[in-house]
Amino acid sequence: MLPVFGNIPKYSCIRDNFLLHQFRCILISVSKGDRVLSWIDQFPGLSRLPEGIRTYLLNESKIVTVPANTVIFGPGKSPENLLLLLDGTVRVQQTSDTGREIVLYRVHAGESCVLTTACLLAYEDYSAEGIAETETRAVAIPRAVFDKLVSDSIEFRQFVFTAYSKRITDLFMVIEEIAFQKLDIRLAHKLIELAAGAETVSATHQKLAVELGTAREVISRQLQEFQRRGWIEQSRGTIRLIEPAPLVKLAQS
Amino acid sequence: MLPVFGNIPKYSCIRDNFLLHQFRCILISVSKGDRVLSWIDQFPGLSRLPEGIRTYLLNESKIVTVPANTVIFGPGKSPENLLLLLDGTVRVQQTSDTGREIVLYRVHAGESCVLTTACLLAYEDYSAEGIAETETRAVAIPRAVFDKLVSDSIEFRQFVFTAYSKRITDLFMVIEEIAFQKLDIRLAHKLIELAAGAETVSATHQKLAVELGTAREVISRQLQEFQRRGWIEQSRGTIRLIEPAPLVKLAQS
DNA sequence: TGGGGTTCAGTGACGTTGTCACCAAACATC
DNA sequence: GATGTTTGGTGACAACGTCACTGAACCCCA
Repeated sequence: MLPVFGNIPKYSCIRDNFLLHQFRCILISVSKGDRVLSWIDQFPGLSRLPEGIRTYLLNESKIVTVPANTVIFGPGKSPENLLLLLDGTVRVQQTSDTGREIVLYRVHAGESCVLTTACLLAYEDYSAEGIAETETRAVAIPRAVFDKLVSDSIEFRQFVFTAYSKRITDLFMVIEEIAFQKLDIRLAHKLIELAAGAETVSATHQKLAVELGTAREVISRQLQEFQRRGWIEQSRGTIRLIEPAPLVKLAQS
Repeated sequence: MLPVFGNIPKYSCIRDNFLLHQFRCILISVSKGDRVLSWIDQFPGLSRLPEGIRTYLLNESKIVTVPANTVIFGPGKSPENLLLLLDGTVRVQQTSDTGREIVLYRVHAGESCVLTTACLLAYEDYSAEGIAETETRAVAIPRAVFDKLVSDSIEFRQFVFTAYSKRITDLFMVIEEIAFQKLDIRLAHKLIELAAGAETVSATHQKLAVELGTAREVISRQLQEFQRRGWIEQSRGTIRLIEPAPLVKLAQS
């Protein structure tokens, strides 16, 4: 957590039952050469901002923290700020009329919720919603500041459009996967991804179903098949990958 | 077609076997009040550009025409220009490794291929490709001009981000449809859309399958069911909607 | 004008995925 | 330990995807 001096103003918040603490961003006096170190250095795309822009951005943005499971934006809750994540992850997902859900993409630390800027500068409502998966710390850039930065800095424009590019590519991949990939491959892929090198994955079958936009029963059946082959072991809420190799192989095919 | 004076320079082109005719954009001397009429007025989002920006845009952009079935951009063929469509439509679709295809969205006259700007300013390759469905006339805005316009004009920024918003919303809808909607509903919807008020749809079963990201046989079976119910009549390459009402009802459910 | 190639559509069998109704085990709470 | 909730298991069936194959409609050109 960055050091904060003085009183911490509390604002009303994203969802009525959550408190969003907003801190005015404060420069930390750690010099690196002739430059001040700040959160900006956590974003490679922003590191080359000229000094004036850099200062403007630092002065006009705030650092916010939200608790886990906060709905950051969603239908009827269009975001007022562009968020750059410092810690935590945001899950962006969509819910259908019938109640089924699918995860579209995740925003990790060092990335931006840039797709929201589209509706931030335009007026359309998102049908998707963004949820903080863990306690999340982020830089909030107000609409007007974002607009000015896009106007004034070619580096910032590059940053924004590069982020767009990545997200849109992600969406294309999601479409390709749900339309064309077989479920066993997608599930193997997701297990490897969620394990992130570790041996166990903490997730219920229902959660995995939402990740892949399918039904719980389908996940249960497929995991039983993996178990029957001796690749995984299951217990309530967790899956142990005891033979990752064939899973990896399946995920790549 | 806009009047063009002098010689028409021919450039090398988008695909080696197609010629892309590029015309320097020429102001048409039709005054409307104290303002010059031009293609800009076909784009509501651009109509409020200030005079200087307007002139810059007119001078620095070109009007291009491409024949039907031209691949405008695709894997390994990143676009050098932002295209604003004056006539025709561009189909953006994606092909999987296994050869199956799906239509992601269409760009119509009066709209822009704005998602390409993401990779235009960034460096990533699109896995999707854009194909002119009919002979297509468009305004081409070079990368550098696009960047300058985004920098200089808040109206242009609004235009760009609004277009982004629409496209991304489209993508979300595509994801929701493939993941959650039943095929009969999607097919009914697509038939109504392609008919556009007319009685007949000219499309092979294969084309419809690509529209919905499914297999031809599935379309054939479903159309047979519609036919059995007396809603449509089929002949090679065309479908007659003889009872649109129940199709519309199905599409809305 | 009629052969020959190509495109388009129809069919049946089968595997995979989605849906529904229901049950049982594991866990949380008091 | 009784109770309610969450999580996972099961079987039947419907919907969709895949494959191999067939025949009809169309095009072209000698």
